[in-house]
Amino acid sequence: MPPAATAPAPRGPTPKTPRPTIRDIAARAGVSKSLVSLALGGAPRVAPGTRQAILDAAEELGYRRNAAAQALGAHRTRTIGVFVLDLHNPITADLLQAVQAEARRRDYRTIVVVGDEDAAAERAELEKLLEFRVEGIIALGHRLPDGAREAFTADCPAVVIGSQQEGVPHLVSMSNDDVAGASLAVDHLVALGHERIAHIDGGSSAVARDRRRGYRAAMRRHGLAEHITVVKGSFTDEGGYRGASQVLAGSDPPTALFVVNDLAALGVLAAVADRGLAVPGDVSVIGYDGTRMAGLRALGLTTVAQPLDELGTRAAALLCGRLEGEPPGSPVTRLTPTLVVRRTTAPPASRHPGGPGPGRGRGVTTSGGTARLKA
Amino acid sequence: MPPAATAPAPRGPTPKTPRPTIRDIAARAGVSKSLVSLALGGAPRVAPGTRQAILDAAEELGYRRNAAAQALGAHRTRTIGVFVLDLHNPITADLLQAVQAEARRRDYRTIVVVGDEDAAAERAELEKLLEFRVEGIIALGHRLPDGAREAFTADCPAVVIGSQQEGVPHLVSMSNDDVAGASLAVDHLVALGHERIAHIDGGSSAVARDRRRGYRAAMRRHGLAEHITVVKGSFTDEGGYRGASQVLAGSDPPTALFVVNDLAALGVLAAVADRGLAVPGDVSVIGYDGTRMAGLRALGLTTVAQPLDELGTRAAALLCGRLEGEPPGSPVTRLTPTLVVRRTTAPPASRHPGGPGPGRGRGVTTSGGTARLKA
DNA sequence: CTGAAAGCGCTTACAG
DNA sequence: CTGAAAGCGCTTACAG
Repeated sequence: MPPAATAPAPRGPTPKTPRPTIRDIAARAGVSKSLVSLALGGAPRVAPGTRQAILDAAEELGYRRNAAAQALGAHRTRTIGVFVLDLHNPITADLLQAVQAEARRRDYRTIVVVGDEDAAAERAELEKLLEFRVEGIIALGHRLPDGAREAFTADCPAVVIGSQQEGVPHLVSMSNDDVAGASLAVDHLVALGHERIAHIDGGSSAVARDRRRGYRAAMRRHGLAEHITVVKGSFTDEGGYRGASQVLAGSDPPTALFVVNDLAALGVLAAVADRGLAVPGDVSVIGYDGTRMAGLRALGLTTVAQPLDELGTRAAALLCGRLEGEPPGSPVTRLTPTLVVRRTTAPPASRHPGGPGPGRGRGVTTSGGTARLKA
Repeated sequence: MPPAATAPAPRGPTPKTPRPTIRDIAARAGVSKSLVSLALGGAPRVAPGTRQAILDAAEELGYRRNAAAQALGAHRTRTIGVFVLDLHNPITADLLQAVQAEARRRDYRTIVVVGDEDAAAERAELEKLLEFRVEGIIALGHRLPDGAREAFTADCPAVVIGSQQEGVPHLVSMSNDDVAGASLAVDHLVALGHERIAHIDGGSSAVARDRRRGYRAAMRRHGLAEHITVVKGSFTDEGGYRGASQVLAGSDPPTALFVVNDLAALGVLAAVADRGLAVPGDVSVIGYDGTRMAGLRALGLTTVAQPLDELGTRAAALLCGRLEGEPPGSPVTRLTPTLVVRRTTAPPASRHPGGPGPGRGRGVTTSGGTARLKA
């Protein structure tokens, strides 16, 4: 019976009406609690008629399973926890969506928890996941020091998406190949005719380090070692703005900028505009991540795209597989990024007037509106 | 004792080592389970020495409370569920951060769950929250029909942030005043000298409806009823692009566009550029929401800012208050939005050459770089 | 200040 | 195919 809508509003945390339990269902269906549990759980050997009666009774009572009781009784939760480090980073939404979809497909629940600037809060959130006894954790970034990482993964398997992590037991990583991605960016710029290509970097994280390395290696490979210029930046709009302002103010400024991520690239775009320069006429700009934002028509940012959907899906698949007892497999998986050429890259202004057009090498995708080159 | 790191990797969902329970702590500290529970829960009348011994034992054992058992024993979870409808909408991150911070301050846990395009998935996620027996729900948007909404809120109090909801018991809403916000936008444009101001709308949602109403009312108030033009759009980049393309292609196109949200405004910016027009030289554009994205230096979008932080904080405060037994109070709270003037609005090109500068009326904030007007 | 006991709502062998 | 019983890890009156 549904609670009377006209009952005086109750106060405090106690539920209005005691919720029905399997005991109530059992009484109504005239069977034992055990059978109710079996039927609700979809166990095979319950007589069809009995099962239906139980299901009907549950329906009529408005029964809703109590996850806590279930977890306690079954000794497992079938839920995986997702830790999100930076909700403002546009890649988070795509990753999370993919993770959730795959987990659902495999019949695991997910609960997400978000960190913020505060490192202590991050640990508290992770701790919360463990108190809920999630069976595994997927981290969309994190900033735990090595020691703490081990403490957590000792209790439940985890996969971190984004950066590679090696040597931590029960921790696997799922990332794109940042070195190769950086190379894609440099190759594209070089194919367009650029030589003075600078990199606005992201600081000390593993991801930033790999993109920086990839940039350096690619420059050397193209015989452009003398033009290697790494400018301090960050993964934010502000960082990109500052980095670009600085490098563009120097003598003999670069004709192209490879930026550590899309968000920072936005800041770079602004810095370029603020100096009265045109993109891509005077300076080409290329970001990293392949966020939706980069593809927004007002931006048209050329970028190195991570296979976000695949990263999320595979991370979840990997974790669920582990939980089902599949063998661990390789601790690190690295997917291949692709280049998405849009409107912020073009041949440098004052050279190769009849030079090579937009480079479209292997793995190159063009999207996001016509590639109108202002030059 | 920590598990030996060299033990053969266990398989399957069963935890490596049985986690310590309060019973283990009791044994180690030489007291009863009850006392352990009391001490861990911070109960006042436990002898200081005993308490310390218990805490030490817990520490040494690497004890971690089991949320499920706690919930079952205490008949409450002290957790509130947050439902997120659209992770891609930039306002979500700000709102979520504020909600979480306030909940933590009041000693409530939060768990978040995200919906996606699929309406069935949305219900499943909400259902999941209820299975976890969250004590309250905060919804960052939703698309449940009225009936379903009641079914959920009958079980636990909820506050939806964003749109106003009236007449649903136990459901309160926390929103910004969209009508007033739309008016702010129109007033600003009118103060700049615009008359042909069109609105790119957001469709059939309550939020879109209120912003549309506010626009119409403000236009009438300024004696510009004849110029009222509402163009079909949506809350996305694409919607804005299409709407703007359409209205700009007409004869006697508007000199200013008030767009339903920041994301759609980006599309509008692109559409304007694609027609070879300049912003704000030929067309002024103003968005809504006050997202970080709008403030990104590469964009500099003028926008009506919702007090996102306050919305999130107050929603959480309201809900927690309810849970602590505070009286319900008003079912709808509407906060006042403010205007943030940046670089996409300016006086119309061909009139008032020496007209009024950027209007800075009441409640106007200027931010995000110098307000360089291209005109 | 402390302990024994009951109970929360489920699941899962174990017997029929 | 079905039921009685034990147990999961906590909390909370209720007695000392």
